[in-house]
Amino acid sequence: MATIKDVAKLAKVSVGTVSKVISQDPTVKTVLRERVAAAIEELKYRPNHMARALRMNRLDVIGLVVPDITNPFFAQLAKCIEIEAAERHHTVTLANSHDDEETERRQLSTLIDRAPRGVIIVASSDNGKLEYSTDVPIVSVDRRFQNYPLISTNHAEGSAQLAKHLIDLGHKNIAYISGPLNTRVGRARKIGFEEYFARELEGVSDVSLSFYEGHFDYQSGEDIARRILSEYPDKRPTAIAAASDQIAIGVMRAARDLEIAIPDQLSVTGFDDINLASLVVPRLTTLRQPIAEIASAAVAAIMAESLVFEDVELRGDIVKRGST
Amino acid sequence: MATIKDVAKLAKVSVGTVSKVISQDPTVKTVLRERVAAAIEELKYRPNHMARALRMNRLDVIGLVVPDITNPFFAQLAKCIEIEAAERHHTVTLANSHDDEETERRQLSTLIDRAPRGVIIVASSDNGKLEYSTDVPIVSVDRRFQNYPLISTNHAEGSAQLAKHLIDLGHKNIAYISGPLNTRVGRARKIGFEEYFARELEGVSDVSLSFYEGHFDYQSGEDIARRILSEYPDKRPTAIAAASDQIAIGVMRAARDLEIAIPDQLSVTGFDDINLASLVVPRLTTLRQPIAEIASAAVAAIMAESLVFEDVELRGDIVKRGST
DNA sequence: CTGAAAGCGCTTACAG
DNA sequence: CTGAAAGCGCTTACAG
Repeated sequence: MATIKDVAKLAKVSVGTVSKVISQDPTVKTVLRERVAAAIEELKYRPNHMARALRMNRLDVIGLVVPDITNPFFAQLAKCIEIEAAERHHTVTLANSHDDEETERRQLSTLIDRAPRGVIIVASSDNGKLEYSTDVPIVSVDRRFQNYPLISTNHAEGSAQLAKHLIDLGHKNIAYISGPLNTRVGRARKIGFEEYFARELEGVSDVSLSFYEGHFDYQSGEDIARRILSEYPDKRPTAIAAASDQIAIGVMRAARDLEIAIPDQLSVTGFDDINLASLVVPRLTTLRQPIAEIASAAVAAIMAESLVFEDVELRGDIVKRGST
Repeated sequence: MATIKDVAKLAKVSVGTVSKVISQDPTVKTVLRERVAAAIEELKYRPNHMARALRMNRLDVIGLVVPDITNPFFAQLAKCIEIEAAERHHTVTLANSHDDEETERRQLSTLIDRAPRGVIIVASSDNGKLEYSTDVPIVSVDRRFQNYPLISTNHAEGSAQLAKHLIDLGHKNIAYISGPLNTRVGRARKIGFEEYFARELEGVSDVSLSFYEGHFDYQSGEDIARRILSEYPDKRPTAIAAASDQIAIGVMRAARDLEIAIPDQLSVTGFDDINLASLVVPRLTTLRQPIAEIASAAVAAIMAESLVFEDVELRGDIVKRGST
């Protein structure tokens, strides 16, 4: 493998000059620049990233830690981040925290030890902690890590869009299955839904609302829906809003088992717009999280040299499909 | 950040000695070892990976390139590889080729430039090429890249298991929807299926078999199944074996639209056992690819210093569920 | 068994 | 505008 020295020798310049033409330093005269470029070409020279990283104390890598890459939402996020990173000639290192605080802490340390340009993290819980201070920029996405800046969808506003949709459809008896209420996301989505009614209907209305707490997975959607739908057959809700697509898909399974037709007898909404949402029958009405924008904002935040960013909330859009 | 020099000074030894205790060199006397350990602890010293990488010309990173991390099979694979890598104190760098040869080539070069310990690649097509030679170990997984060693499921044998299952169930009229036959995987799965019949039934039987070529996605499963199921209503197949779960799920959608009951009027099988396979109604009978084993073998192959591995084929297991 | 020193391949003040 | 040189933080022959 050719080194910068070989290039310098061939181009009859110093290594400093070669380094400068590589980093596009404009003070290099055109003659030299061209000689160097030719030498690089001839030797098929490729800079050594480790040497540069050692010198600059910064690798062109973005660390990404997610609870579980197998979750379609995070996979989509990882893909978008990788694309953004590649545009800036950065590479992404992936770590899964498996929703475990201890693992998350370890993964984060491991990544930071590698002196990445920055790390993007989707927290696995609300009380993760980094064990030591660092100057590598950290931004949280979707779920806040510690007190690092957060880039996320405006969950409350998204829920409100869904609530409005259900009201516009004329539903009077609506159940909401939330995510875990000890998570910020779980709370934000629920509150947005709840407050829409408080605000728009000012309490004086014939709409009845009931709330159930679950986890963000298929199983709890199925279990809770089965309970809701079979308990009071006479005054069963005509719409169930779920705090995630996975919950919503669980709800749809329960409805199918109980032979309740969607959307005729029951409307269902989700949240996220994972791929599966449009593969299920009927296709799921949901709130699309602006993943590409989130990824883009996260990478930009890390690349900006400023270490102080504000939180950013991005607006999601409702996608109306067959389930409502 | 403390460096090895600080540790050496505090422990009153040379940096060489510190380096040796870190790398567990047994020639260091216990007294010194303990003094060094104490100093490391006190200073909260963490080795600089870049410096080490520069010196050793090898970073403790495994590169992974997949066509699309959003594909549940690859996400699962990435997760398993990450776990295996972490056990060996390695980190994984993810790249998506987006099923594009040019992007794949670029991603691979980028990864290799970073001097990883090795790279694991799921080829996006059968004719990818690496533009220059390298001494970083490369192993292909699932779909072979160039002529690098391949670790994969024994597709043909897996297909045979599925074929046997269908025969055991008494099906006499079976359709097989293959993946693209210009891919090795597509061919291997189809041939395994086909040959099971040739071998077991020796041609003398009343089983009729028909083949259709598709892509490994939902859409082609749905389209082809619709054609198969509506063309000859009188002698329509009683079983459709699909070359992937995604195809199979497309088939199930088509069947539902045509009001053909699964499994009563039609049995369906897939291949892969992605998460979705057990979330669909009815749950899909399929062949589970041994992903964890594949990941483990791939990482082991890279870590083994030997640059010559053989291909390895791992056996998958049939998972019988409600769709048959 | 331990230490002094060279060197991995870069970048960046500094001098000219 | 260009070059010579120091130094980033390690590892590893080599001498003792």
